[in-house]
Amino acid sequence: MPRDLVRSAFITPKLKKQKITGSRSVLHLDMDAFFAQVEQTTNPALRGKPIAVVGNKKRTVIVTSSYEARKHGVKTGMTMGEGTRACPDLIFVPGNNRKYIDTSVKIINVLKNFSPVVEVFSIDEAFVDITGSLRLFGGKEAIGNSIKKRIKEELNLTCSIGIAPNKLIAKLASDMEKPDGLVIVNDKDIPGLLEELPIEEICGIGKKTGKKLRTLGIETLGELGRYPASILKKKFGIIGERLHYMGLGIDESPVVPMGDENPAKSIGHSMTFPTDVDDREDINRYLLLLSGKVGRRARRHGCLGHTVSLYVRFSDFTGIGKRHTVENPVNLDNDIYSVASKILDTLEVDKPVRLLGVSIANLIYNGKQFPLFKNERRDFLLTDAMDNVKDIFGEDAVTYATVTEWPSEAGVISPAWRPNGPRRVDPK
DNA sequence: TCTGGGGTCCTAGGACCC
DNA sequence: TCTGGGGTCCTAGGACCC
Repeated sequence: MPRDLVRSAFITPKLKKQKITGSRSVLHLDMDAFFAQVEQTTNPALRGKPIAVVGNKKRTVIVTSSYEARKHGVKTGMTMGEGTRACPDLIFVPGNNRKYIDTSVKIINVLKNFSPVVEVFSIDEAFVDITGSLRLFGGKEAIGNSIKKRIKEELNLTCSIGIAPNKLIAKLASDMEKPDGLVIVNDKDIPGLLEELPIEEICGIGKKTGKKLRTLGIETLGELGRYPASILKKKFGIIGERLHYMGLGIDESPVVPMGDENPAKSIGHSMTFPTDVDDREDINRYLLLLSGKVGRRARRHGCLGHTVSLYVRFSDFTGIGKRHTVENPVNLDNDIYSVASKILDTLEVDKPVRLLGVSIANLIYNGKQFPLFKNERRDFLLTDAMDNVKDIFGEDAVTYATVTEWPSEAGVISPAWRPNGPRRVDPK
């Protein structure tokens, strides 16, 4: 479960109790300014220039920028205006999702040549357990260099690689000599490495936690490791224990190979509208479409959700989320929509709406089950027919009559995208 | 040319049950 | 007939990651 890594798969106390079979070698690969680099590789006119990859919509944000742009202070998350102010020569390039996905798959295939244990962390990051491959390929450095060489030769892209005894340190290491870096950290180097490193450098400590730790007088990971674990536990709960291990550079979480990931726990879709919407009919149309996006993906994964969530963001950027759990789990567009719509009815919408998000959670994986009751079959069969048309002719081939417009879907792919998605559980 | 989108996990309080 | 206590489910919201 790659996303898990964010908080809990790093340093899982439970796993610590499992038998530990000797020292591991974990490799972390991180593509350098991935989307931007792909654009520069495929369009020579962009090479050496400050560029920023953005969505192809009115309301968008910088998803990635080239190193030339970063030098001027361009950062992920900036608006186009902010980007231009930071770097007047900044070139905006609309993202090309197909290209990034294809490239990502090729990168993963390169990695699979070196070990079967490849965990895809995001569209441009992966972990590889190379413990069993060291002898075959001549050691850590040789493997790191071979992977870099192949990605350069086959895709003309550079990446940064970290190799360490665990995922936590491997990820840290890959970030140390970006771009085009290769950093190997051995067990004995870990304490020295962490001693002076600011706490926010480690994956799992963000702005808020970093600030909280600083109020305790903890600035570096070395200090975090020495700080009494009992106090951390008191202040941070379960996370406190993990923080302690982070400070020590301990992480027993395994590299989870593709196909072994846990099934998804929630499926959602949200969108910011080209302009704020205040007409309830319009809102309902978007709600149906979002419900359809969610339902389609849920059906593909063979799951249904007991809980439907709705998130509304208003024009002033305030927002409210509400969830509702139903007795019979849903994955049909209309069923999701009707729950979401009922939730919306309970909300006070007194400002124009900027974004709507629909998601389902509390998933059960049942595969496709034909409804028992006649009145449920119509919707089931209709949805199934629409799915089949979409399978053949594409996602936009068929939609509902009430839906008159749908903003062009040219947003940049989420960097958290993964090629295999949640594991499909076969119906019994 | 004001602020994208997709996730996971954790917490805290309330409802409800035994 | 001055309010025990454990367990589970649900909801809202926060933090973090890419």
